[in-house]
Amino acid sequence: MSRSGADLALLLLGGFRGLVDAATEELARRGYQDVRPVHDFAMRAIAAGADSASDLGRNLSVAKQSAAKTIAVLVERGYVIREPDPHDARRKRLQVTPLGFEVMREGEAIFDELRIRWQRQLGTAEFANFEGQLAKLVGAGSVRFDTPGWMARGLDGSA
Amino acid sequence: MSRSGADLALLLLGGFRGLVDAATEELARRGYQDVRPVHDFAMRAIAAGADSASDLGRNLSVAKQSAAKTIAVLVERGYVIREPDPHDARRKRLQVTPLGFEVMREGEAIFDELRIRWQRQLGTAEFANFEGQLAKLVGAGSVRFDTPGWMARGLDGSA
DNA sequence: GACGATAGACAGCCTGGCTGTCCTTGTCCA
DNA sequence: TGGACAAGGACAGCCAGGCTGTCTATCGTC
Repeated sequence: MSRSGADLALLLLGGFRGLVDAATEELARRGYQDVRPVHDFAMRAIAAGADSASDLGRNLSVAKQSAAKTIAVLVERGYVIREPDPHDARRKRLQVTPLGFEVMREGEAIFDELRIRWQRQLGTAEFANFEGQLAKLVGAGSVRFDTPGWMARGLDGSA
Repeated sequence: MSRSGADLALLLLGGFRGLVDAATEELARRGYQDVRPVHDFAMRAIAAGADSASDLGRNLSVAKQSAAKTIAVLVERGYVIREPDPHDARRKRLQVTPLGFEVMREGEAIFDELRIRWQRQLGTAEFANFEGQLAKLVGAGSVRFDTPGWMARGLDGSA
């Protein structure tokens, strides 16, 4: 097989984009037109415990200022609320609102459907194998979220 | 396995980023510090025949104006030259310079090394299988290059 | 009590997308 | 042959998301 390393990278990108593009479209069709994948991922991280801007930044591997921008959008749209932390006056605790959870559930469902579609394409056993290998190769490490950024500028330390 | 569809997407993104980040770093170490993956991909497309801004845009699935910006950078850095097309006065023909090819060769080599590293991790046969499945799932379709953009805004028609 | 670390916010900047508009040049058909 | 329409390229203007640097308030620790 004369496939090159660059092709491999493109396939991975293509796969990601395919999934995410489809999910975004479907989410819009279901009425959540102002939600972008990055918002979904951020809410997920917040719900999982990254309840401050700095935390979120670390979690998503972006600068805290970038995280703060995303948070501002989420707050503005009612997906997240920001309230003072009773134990630390410096912090503003983040919480996903019911509406936010609604979007997350919807997004999760869509992604799962897409995954099942892939599963059917390969067959269950093959797919499980594929997914396991992918996980093995990529590792459970954190994933950065930007891209034009990183693509154009390279990666710098964050936060 | 309780892996979710969103995880799958993140694994793909993680894989892509892992490869590309490593490649960019290595390229910088070898002295090409102003080259970004997007430039490499663009040159590849140009060398493969996308010899005008509009072509390149279609090929990379970005608007021709975006392609034009990238081209401007490549020209400025001496990786690509732009000359009038003798057969069509509207077009400016693009050509990769020797320096550009040098970078491409270097990038290709790095990507290949990374691919071989993955190959070792899974074993040759397993890896071939993995790659084949990935290709099958993603399809040979074109891959868009942007990301923060598309991640934040979704995708619109291009060119 | 003082110093260093951390959270958050402001300002400013960059890159890379996109759109719209305009002009030039080709093409194709009446 | 002329006119309509398509296509290439370039300009201007806008947006999102990242980053850095700087500042203040607050915590924690010595």
